[in-house]
Amino acid sequence: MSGDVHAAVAARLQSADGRYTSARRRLVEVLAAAGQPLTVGDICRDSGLALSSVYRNLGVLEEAGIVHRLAGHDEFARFELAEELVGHHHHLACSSCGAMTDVRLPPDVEAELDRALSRLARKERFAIETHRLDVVGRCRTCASTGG
Amino acid sequence: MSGDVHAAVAARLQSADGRYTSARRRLVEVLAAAGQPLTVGDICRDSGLALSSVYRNLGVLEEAGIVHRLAGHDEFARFELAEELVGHHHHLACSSCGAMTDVRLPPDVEAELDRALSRLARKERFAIETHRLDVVGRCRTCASTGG
DNA sequence: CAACTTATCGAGAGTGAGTCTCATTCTGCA
DNA sequence: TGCAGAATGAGACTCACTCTCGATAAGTTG
Repeated sequence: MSGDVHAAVAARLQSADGRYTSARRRLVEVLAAAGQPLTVGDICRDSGLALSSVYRNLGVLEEAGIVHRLAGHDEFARFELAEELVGHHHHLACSSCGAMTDVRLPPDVEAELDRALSRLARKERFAIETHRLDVVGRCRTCASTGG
Repeated sequence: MSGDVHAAVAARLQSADGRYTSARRRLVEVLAAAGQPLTVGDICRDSGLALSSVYRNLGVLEEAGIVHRLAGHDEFARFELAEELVGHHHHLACSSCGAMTDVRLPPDVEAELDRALSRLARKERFAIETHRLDVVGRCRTCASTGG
């Protein structure tokens, strides 16, 4: 993976008064290698870290704006690198197995959506931070196996 | 509230082999009156039903496609009437207090979004069922109080 | 209406994802 | 090398949510 991400993470952690320890580096590597949101179970397995360390460090990284927690379609929370690091994107969320895949909208559609949401928010006096767009359905695997 | 919703719910429940009992009717009334997704705590308080009954009947109603469970920004699941009953809409989700408010996109924006998502999904061989769009930010109250 | 059948109700026990504790280990510094 | 403060991880704990099961209500049949 690119060293840029590690540098950016180190900088963010430093300004958040945290160390870029080997455990945290491992988490970032696992998340970056996956390229899609992972459950804590996935992260534990891939990183070899203790459950409590995974949760604690994901919390630290989330606090520092490095990872992002998202509620999927199943009972498990999923984690991914923040959009500041990997760019704005959305997800295909399988309603059968819960898997999530990153996707990006064409820039013109994204721009029009942004404009429409800004108008809505202004009317409701709502201070937009970001938006989440999930496409819910059945992933390639589940659709073909009927799982 | 409109009797149409009750009739539609009764029909759906019947074809799902369930009764439209007073407890279930109360749940539908509470959800319809709220006009926004509610937590189980809210629903318990407003309906006066036992916790276990609320969960069980929300499960029955969800199975029958009458209510929809959604994972919010906080630790609580939230429930609302299905879009078939109240129409397609999205949410303003407060990242501070977790509250959610219903909003609707202009039809032309919604249509363009649909087209873009269909194209994406076709490319990924993903079978779209619906999409979820949440606008994340701070609600009027939290923005003004700094809560 | 009584007896029977089947579904629903709800108090309380149980489950498990996620959090917290704390003794140990690591890191940075002088 | 010694010290101070932070990080680690095994395990206890929390609590939203689910399950169990005896009690109760709603149909149904004669």
